[in-house]
Amino acid sequence: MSITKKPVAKKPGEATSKKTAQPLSSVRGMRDILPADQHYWRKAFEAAQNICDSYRFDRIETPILEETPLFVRGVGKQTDIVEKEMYSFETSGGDKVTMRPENTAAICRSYIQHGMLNLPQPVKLWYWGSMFRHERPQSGRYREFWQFGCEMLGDDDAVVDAQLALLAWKYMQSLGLDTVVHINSIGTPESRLNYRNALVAYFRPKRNRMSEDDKKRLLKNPLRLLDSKDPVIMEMKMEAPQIVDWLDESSKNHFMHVLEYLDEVGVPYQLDPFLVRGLDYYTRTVFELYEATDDQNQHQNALGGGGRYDGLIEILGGKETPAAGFSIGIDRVVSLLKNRETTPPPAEEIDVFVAQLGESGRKRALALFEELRTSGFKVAESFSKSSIKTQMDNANRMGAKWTIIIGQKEVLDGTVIIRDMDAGTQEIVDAQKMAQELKKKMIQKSAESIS
RNA sequence: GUGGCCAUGGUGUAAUGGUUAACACAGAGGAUUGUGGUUCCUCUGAUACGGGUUCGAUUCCCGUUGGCCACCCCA
Repeated sequence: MSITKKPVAKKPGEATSKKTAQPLSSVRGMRDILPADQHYWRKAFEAAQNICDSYRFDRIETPILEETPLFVRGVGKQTDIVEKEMYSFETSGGDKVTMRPENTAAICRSYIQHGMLNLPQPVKLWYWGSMFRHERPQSGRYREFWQFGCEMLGDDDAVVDAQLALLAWKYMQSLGLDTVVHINSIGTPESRLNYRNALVAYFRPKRNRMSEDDKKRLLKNPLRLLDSKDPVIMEMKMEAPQIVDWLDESSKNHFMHVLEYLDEVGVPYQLDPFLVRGLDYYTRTVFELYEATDDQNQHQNALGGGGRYDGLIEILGGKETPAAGFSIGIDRVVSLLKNRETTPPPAEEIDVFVAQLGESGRKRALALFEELRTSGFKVAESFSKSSIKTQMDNANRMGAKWTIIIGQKEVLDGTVIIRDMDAGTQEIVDAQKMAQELKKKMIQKSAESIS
């Protein structure tokens, strides 16, 4: 809603600049999703909705704000997310809250809070929403970013893990994106602890060749050494112990089953013995989705990831409940969709444009527009313009097939002009018969275009 | 948090240590005040911010902010 000011000629010597307010821009790392991009976002959303409907997942929405301890306990105190990336603050009422950096912990909270353990298990939920992490923005990384995700709570069967990976992969397929699932198992917290010790034992003697950063990681979170891109570490890694060899029997079995199920449904996967994820809650299966490409450099940005988190619900104060899930980075998906499509999306088709002349014409036009809209036409207008030229120009640019013209004369006669925009011909019809006449013309036109 | 590159209208690009910062697209208006596509005309609109060097800075230097990219980490 804006009031257009008539341009006023400036007189010489007149003060030209009142101080204009500093223009504001969006907060760092957060961006507008503009109309021009909505096409892709809608595609991504509808694909998610469709696939979740067909796999019988129910949508859930949780608040953006949660109590800070939810993430501290859920995601893990030692993780980078909690240590330095959360948007946390205290409300005027003294509550410590955080803008969700991810959604799994919140969904578990909701599961507990609403007694979903009384529903048939597993409970299958999906979500779509934005998450917040205070990181330095870069390619494919924003401080507000959108995730689509699925969670299956209340079942520990390997088939659940496989179904989730399948669903995530199918989602990408449905958008025309070829992906590969990188998968690994990190076992139980105990087996992970043993593995961790083995890793430390392996890397410690080589410490003097490591960067400061990596030395720190060796102390704090040795598993993270595994996805270091430092060539020195990459080389050391070749000989490093692999977690598969430290898994307990039951985790090993579980993992084997997951892989068998994936084979069965033809999901392309790649075993990645060094895949560990950055959130503390994962147990057993972990996986990430990458674009299937030969380009090695592509591997910095996962399109999505997930896994099993059997301990999380209990950590959050619920009964011991196994669960698994994944999330997909929609910003990254959309960026792939965009740069894959070479031709811009077609503009929405317009059937009829309503043009008006004079005040009485404009009044009638408003009503005609409503009539056409409610009888199912795709209608457009530029009621705020009074020049017929400008209106015709707009009608043309919007690609309207017909234009209804209503001026003073037509109002008096009870008629409207229907102009065929392709042919440039027009005829006067009874205003009562406008809709019906247009329908006829539409049918004619579509018949012509078929033959 | 660290590093590299960068910053001119809404967008994409020019130019310059010295009058009024140019062009294209987009936007607004117009070329017989009742008719679109082509064409033509007019208008709107920019040197990110703050210091410094200089007679003079949009141009050179420093700082800040922001952007892009990489690291870290993740989606």
